[in-house]
Amino acid sequence: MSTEDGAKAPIRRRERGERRMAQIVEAAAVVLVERGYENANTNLIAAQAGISPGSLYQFFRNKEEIARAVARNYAAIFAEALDQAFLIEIADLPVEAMVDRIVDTLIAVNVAHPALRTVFRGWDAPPGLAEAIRPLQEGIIDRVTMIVARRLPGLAEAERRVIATVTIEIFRGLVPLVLLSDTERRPVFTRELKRALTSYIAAAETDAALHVR
Amino acid sequence: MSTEDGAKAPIRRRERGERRMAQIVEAAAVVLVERGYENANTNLIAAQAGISPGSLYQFFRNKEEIARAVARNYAAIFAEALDQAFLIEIADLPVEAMVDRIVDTLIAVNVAHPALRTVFRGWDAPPGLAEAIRPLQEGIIDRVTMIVARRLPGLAEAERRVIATVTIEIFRGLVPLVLLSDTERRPVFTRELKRALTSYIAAAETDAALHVR
DNA sequence: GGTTTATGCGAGTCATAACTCGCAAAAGAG
DNA sequence: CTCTTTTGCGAGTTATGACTCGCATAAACC
Repeated sequence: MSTEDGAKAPIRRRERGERRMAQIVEAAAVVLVERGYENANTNLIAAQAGISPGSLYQFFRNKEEIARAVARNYAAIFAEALDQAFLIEIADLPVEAMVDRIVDTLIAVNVAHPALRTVFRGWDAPPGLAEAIRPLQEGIIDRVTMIVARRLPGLAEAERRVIATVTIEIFRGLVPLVLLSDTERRPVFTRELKRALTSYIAAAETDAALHVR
Repeated sequence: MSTEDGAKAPIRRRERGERRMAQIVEAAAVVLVERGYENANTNLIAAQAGISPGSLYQFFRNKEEIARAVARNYAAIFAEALDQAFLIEIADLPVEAMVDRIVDTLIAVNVAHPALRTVFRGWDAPPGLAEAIRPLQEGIIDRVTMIVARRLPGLAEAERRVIATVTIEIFRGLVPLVLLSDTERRPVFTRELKRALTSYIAAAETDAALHVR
């Protein structure tokens, strides 16, 4: 809401400006990712974008708003990847195949956009920013919960969410291992990531089947 | 080494001083954990310790050295917990019992010292500090690798380390879930944490048994 | 007691970095 | 070709916060 339009002057002509904003966001992402929010300074961002420090403030009210734009940008990229990974019919595949497809898709985005990880993890949060990410995370939990629901109809909703949450956290915990490893180790860790997810889900499913009987 | 004795003036009388240093470290931990390194200021640390800003520098050369002392302090606490959790004979227990004991011990320390998590995870690293933690992490990998070796003698060393690393990362990924949940959900997440570890280790073991034949 | 050394203070210094301001150039709109 | 509005600049302002300095007190050692 506060980011879409200024208070007094609605700023009309936006054609070149939009491009500049994109250019700034891109530059800011580079600087923010490699230095973190607190250690990144606006002069550096301006330099990276090839413009003057003053020009930054033509488009963004302050440093935090720049960071928010970066986060929003990557949130969009990631959301698209999620749409691709979580098609509904995927829940009907056997566990191995399902895990395979989802993991491959999500790893691919992270490889294509290395900044993704840093933006959503190791970032010292400009106070209101962590909460701007929250809805995205909730969305992921919802999707996974729906898949769990489809596979284990007998389970209580609360239990489903627990299983979904744990699955996601296993993934998030192991992703850095995959991304930070060199090209020869990467397939090994990817395989182990899949094994971890598969075995956990399988265990949860057999356990649930036993209890419901 | 550099922290034990100053360069020129070896500072003799240490009785009251040692207590002050401990007091400062304790105060610094509080401030650093709740604000992060960059957002914590030395005046606040001094205030929290109930002393003057100038007095900080009687004992520590700069802000980073204070942070290092905090990290060293918690590293010691954690190392002790590791000694307790990883007794050698634990490798001979069945998987469930082993996971049970290790997880319970480690969760207990983290509950007793909530700052532990923050110090080792969500912390914007004063540049040289991340590497000061590294040896501790290597130590953990070594211990787990040894257990894996005991349980799966037929496996190559490289494979063992991979399995150990993944196991640890699963743990680290799920610990926040346990620690940040309220008292009623905590046992649920603890159970799931154990399930995740148990199923992964079991899967790795059966898989290894098949391949080695 | 007298001397020395660690401890304690807090106002002041200094560097850093977010942000402003006045002014110039360029891009529509008429 | 004017007039308006957006874009662009970069030196200057200002707040913040790490760290110093000169000076007081308290504890050891003689």
